[in-house]
Amino acid sequence: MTRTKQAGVDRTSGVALWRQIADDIRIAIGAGEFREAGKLPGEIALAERFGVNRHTVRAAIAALQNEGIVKARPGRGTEILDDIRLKMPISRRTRFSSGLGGQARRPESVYIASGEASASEEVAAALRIAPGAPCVTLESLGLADGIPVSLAFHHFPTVRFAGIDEHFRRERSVTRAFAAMGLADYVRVSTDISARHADEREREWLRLTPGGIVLEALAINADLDGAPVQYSRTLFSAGRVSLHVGTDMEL
Amino acid sequence: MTRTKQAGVDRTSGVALWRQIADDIRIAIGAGEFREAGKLPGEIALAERFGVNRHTVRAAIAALQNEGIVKARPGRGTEILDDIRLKMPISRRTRFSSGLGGQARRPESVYIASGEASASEEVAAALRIAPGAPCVTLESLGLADGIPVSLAFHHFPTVRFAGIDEHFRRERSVTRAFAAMGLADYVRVSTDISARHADEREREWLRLTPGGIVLEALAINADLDGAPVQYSRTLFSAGRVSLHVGTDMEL
DNA sequence: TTTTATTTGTCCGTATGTATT
DNA sequence: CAATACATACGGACAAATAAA
Repeated sequence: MTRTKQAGVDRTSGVALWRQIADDIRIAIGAGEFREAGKLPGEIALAERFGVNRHTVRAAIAALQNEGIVKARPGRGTEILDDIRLKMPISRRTRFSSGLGGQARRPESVYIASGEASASEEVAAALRIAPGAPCVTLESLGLADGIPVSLAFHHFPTVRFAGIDEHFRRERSVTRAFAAMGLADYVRVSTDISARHADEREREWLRLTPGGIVLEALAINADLDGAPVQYSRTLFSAGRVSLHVGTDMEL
Repeated sequence: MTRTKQAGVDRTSGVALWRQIADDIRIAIGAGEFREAGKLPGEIALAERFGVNRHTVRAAIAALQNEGIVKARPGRGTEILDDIRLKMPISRRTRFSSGLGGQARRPESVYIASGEASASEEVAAALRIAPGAPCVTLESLGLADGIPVSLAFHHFPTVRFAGIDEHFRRERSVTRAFAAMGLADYVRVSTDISARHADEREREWLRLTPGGIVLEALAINADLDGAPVQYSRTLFSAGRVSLHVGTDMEL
């Protein structure tokens, strides 16, 4: 029998067949293809669909099981577990904790590290300070129900917010750290969104598998006079978060 | 010599080493790591950095060359080509062509297919019509300078926009198709953004390699009375596009 | 111009992992 | 649990192109 090309599997792409198939099935689940049945087709049916051997499909399903997306049991098939993708609002009043609050989950910010640095060109332009001017850096991990969903790198101008990292450590919230320093309110000025593969460090913190995807959001927050107070680079775990941009931008 | 773990390459992940290294280098380029030199370190230096053989690094560089990110030449090293990531604005007045217009590129929309369908739950909720009600579907490809950057699936309520696909074929623009049907203006109501691996069909149209990433934007447009006129699912090639959300939402 | 060092490109062979039959 | 085919990864050797001495 001659081999015919099937369902988009590619043997010379540097990605193992079982991983390509795992990715495909993950997408199909996300598209709701098996929602009615609540479970995947049998291994033999999947093997035919992708034009591969049943062993290869088993490797793919094992990977999905490892990610917590499906659960296979002998005699019962491969059950699709509930999707738990969070919707993170992006608006003038974007805040991490309140953004996830409505979704009946326990949001939490955890301190990772902080320090002092000279502003790079990028940071300086965003904060409207001179390149090389001092800024406070703060790294934090966002969790929902104990599951990591975001990894954030914040920058604040030192001249105005020296010691804000200590406030964050106590308050576990950027909003409350600002409040403790006398800034009662602030607004989101702009957000730049892109997507890419996570690097190793990001995969570790966000508990992603190799090939895992992050949504990268570059955000500028300003006080009510329009002066930039914060520049952040936040990496969201793409499998667990979507970003929602509403254009009715009031409160 | 015993092998030590290096720079985050994982030999049991189903992703070939050369592809992991290509992803790493792509990220490093994006982070500006080699901006000063304008080129990558030599193959031997990279091989040491990742703890692999020189040939493996060569395979990674070949992949990046194929993507148009770098160009290697004997005796000269591996030059990093200019970044060409487009910035797609998301605002109340989001339109494909004008959004890319400011970036000195030739934007173009190409008709792929169209038809008539019954509204799914998702489409019906977005367009505020009854589930199962008829809607016009339209699929189009967005290009910038001939390079595919987006693949879009549009839905319009048939009751109001029957035949809009024919207008799109002539006008090659949703905005102009709306205008031709008497709708002079419309605004973006909401946009939901997520990221995932592209499936095979998407990879073909957007000319992506396996493992390629798309930004998926679910968008609702409405007329000035607030009645939904269009629901779109647009897949942006994540390597070529970032989405920019400004919160100064007027014009 | 010639020489030399550096860097990429190509070839060989071998071992291991992946996928099928 | 084989036998087979192919992709991946390694190691070494040498050729070709380039830049600098």
